[in-house]
Amino acid sequence: MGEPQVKKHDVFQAIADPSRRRMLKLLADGEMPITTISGHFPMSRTAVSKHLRILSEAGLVKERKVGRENRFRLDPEPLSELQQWYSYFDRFWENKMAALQHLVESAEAAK
Amino acid sequence: MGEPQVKKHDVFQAIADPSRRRMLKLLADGEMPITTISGHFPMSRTAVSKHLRILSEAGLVKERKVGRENRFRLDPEPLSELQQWYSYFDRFWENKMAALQHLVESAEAAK
DNA sequence: TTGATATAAAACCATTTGGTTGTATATAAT
DNA sequence: ATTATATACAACCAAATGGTTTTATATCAA
Repeated sequence: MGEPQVKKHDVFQAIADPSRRRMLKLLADGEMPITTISGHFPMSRTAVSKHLRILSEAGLVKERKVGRENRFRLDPEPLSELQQWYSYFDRFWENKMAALQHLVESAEAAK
Repeated sequence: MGEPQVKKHDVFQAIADPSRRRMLKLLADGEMPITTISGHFPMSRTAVSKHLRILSEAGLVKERKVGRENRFRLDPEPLSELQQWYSYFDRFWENKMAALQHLVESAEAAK
């Protein structure tokens, strides 16, 4: 077993920023270098790089050096922590069927 | 139609803080005044009050004056925005069945 | 009425956050 | 070899965050 992996930034804090949420959705389209990502945001490449660092520390993106590029790709796995926390409040929905209904509807809305 | 309701704090930012996440779980047990809530946290009552203000602005808690007390209760509804955002990444799980499996497991874990 | 209780509100503070610009370095293209 | 590209890194900055203490106000209890 490795180190306990103390994350400086957790997933909740990582997705608190709207720019970072947009970056994750953008990266859902596939791996891309910082310059490409940067083209989608009204801020400096350095600022984008800092956001990606935070996402990386939360385990939500992985990086890979290719030539002079640094390519990023999404790793959605840590988002399951979100799902798990959220599920604590499931009992506040009418019943299981309503919860599933809700899930399906939101899945549709996200298409 | 009323005002567009510009929220100063959104649900993502509200749950970014671990103390606020604990407060929401605590309030899942039912309505309670600030003093009671405050008893569960190693910080001043004023600090707790500020956190509750942020949760209130995000629509996650409702307050009600009863005598000299100010009682807070959970309103989980805005959490559905979380669920909706999360669902965008559903396609990264193997398939729908795996997603449901995952949902059920996390629901179990939260019991 | 005199305290005690529950809370709000204001002022203050250190640290973090989200951004900038400027400089340096490695790689690729001509 | 020279130039252009992709990025990292450091220094800086204003505003937001998460906390404190102090002061004030309303309500309940004796």
